[in-house]
Amino acid sequence: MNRLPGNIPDCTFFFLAKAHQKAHGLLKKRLTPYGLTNMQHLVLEGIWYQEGATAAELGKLLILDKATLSGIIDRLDDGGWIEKRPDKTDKRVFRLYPSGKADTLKDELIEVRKKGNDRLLADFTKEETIIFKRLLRSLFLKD
Amino acid sequence: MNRLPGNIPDCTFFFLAKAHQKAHGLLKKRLTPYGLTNMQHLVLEGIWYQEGATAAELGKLLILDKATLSGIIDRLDDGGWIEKRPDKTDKRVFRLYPSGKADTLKDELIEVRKKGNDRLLADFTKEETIIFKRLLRSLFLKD
DNA sequence: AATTATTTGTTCGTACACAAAGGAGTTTGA
DNA sequence: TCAAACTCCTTTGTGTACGAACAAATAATT
Repeated sequence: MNRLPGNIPDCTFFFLAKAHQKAHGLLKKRLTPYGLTNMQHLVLEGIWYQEGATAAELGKLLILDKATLSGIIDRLDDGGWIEKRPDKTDKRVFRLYPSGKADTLKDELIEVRKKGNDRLLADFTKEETIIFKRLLRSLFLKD
Repeated sequence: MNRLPGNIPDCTFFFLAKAHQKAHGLLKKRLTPYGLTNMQHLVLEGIWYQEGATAAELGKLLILDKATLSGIIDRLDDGGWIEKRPDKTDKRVFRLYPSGKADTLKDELIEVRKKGNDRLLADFTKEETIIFKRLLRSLFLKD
């Protein structure tokens, strides 16, 4: 019988997908109790970071497709995490604000992500962590 | 105005998600002409690697949920890339084989992935590439 | 042999991801 | 000023992901 992942060809697409899968699962476990998905949490942090942002601005900030964002924002709204307020001047646009419920949990939710990060990288040395982040950044920021 | 991704907090979940997003897009562009998705290509390579594998075996090899795999295998079958043959002894199981069409394109399709890999890592030095892969592996193989 | 437990693959429900197309609103430019 | 061009957001369609529940088949226990 084959030792399983050891046999996988040396493919960065695969490694990246699986590392992401693992990280996603780790954070998911910690966010489920709050009734938030990973993406919802990310967008919520984006809104905390830029209160009153439009969907288009968030899309640029978080590198998210607007079609994807549309649904996430809907569900954040349905869950009572955010408020959509129409823009004063531009009728196409609404601006996004965290709800009271969101602000109450803000510090806790951000802490969950930070602790998750630490756990994810727990087996890396400081140097490895720094290199890893640098390489990931340069990958997705390219072009 | 904010410089966009520069403002993102130092979050490995985010970096990993975006690096994966980028890599996925890069490979997707190269596979679309063949009518294959990234996942379909991955599973097809898994089948080449282990002809006659069952869905459960592929799931272990590729670290894929069986529910996810079910749909991918269906579409590979619909597209004429693979054959599902019933197992001789176990009536629950079918075994997966590449089709003639798949074998005809095998070398070319594997080459597409390899070239994609090279392109993805084109800006990394040899040392960076090695470290990067090692860190990704140790991340998803943990536990 | 009969009961129980496990395994295999499917289906369902929810949530991304993104291409493509569409509707409404705003800006531009002749 | 008025139509073309552009922007913002939504909708639709396809394809992952994965937990949960299931039916069918097989294995393990008693």
